Amino acid sequence: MQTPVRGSYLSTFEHSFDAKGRITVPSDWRGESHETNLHVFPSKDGCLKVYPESWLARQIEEMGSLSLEDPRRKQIEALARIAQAAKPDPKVGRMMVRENLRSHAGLNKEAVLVGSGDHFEIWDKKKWTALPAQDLTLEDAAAAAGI
Amino acid sequence: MQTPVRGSYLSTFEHSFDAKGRITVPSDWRGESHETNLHVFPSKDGCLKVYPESWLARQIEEMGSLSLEDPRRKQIEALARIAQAAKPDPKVGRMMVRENLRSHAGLNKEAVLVGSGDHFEIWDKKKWTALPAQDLTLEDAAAAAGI
DNA sequence: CGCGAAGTGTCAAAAAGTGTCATGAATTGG
DNA sequence: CCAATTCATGACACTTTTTGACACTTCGCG
Repeated sequence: MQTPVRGSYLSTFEHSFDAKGRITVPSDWRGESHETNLHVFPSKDGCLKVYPESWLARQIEEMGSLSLEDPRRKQIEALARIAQAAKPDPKVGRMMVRENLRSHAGLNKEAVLVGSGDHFEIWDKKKWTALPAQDLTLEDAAAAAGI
Repeated sequence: MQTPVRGSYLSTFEHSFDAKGRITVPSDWRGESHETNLHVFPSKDGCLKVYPESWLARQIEEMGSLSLEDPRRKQIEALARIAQAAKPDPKVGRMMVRENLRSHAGLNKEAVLVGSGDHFEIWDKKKWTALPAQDLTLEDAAAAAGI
């Protein structure tokens, strides 16, 4: 049997960071169907990428069987050191993002949360609106998706 | 913040050694989900590597099945020779690192604790920041591993 | 024994992080 | 169109964490 797809991350939201560096995870991405424990990574694109915990956990479990010199182990170690664990608080669903990650992504108060299927992305609003893909029409997007 | 993946060491922290050579283990790496007994090893990379006690125990167990001349056995014997046991004190979570190990890694007051999945590393801050690949991203880390 | 070195335990203050309430905006359902 | 509900967010109280300071213990040595 196959593991069912846990909740997926769809649509796009604009939320804001509070004074302590927390941001509300959209309620669509919380609750029964979604994992509560998340990992935040800096992305090459200048945003943050947020994956459910199970994604990295799988990799780390594998480490036990890898030798100390295995290049694959080195890769997983690299993932571990840049990952930040985060869990939205149960009452209002805010998650905390550390300063070093926020500054990597140039995040100020206004942010955009972008659903990307198995993960979501956090963009600074300015950066996001400056992206060329921003003015994709629904038709263009549909064409790109081949539907 | 709390610790999602059972017993794994994630993210990177800057902490400092006190006058007696103790350093605070990040609270994320203490508590229920993590082992309290640790082993410190000098690494040839010029840092210290800290593993939970069970890791070395597993290695030693492995020795049982190795012949006396097996080079792998020699490696484990070497590990046992250089290991220092350490246990963060329960009140504030500081662990003591012996002078010979601190000087091996060129450790002064300012240190960086680097989560590496099944273990963590302790680097002198100067050395750490001088290393290349400071702004490693998810894509860099994941690429070579084919994730 | 008394001394010093080395290691350990504890306190308290500041900083950092977390929980919760209340408001107002937005959405849903008659 | 109004009432009921849900959601995001500012504000603020509360807790936890890190760290310097210092007292205390242990051990070896003359």
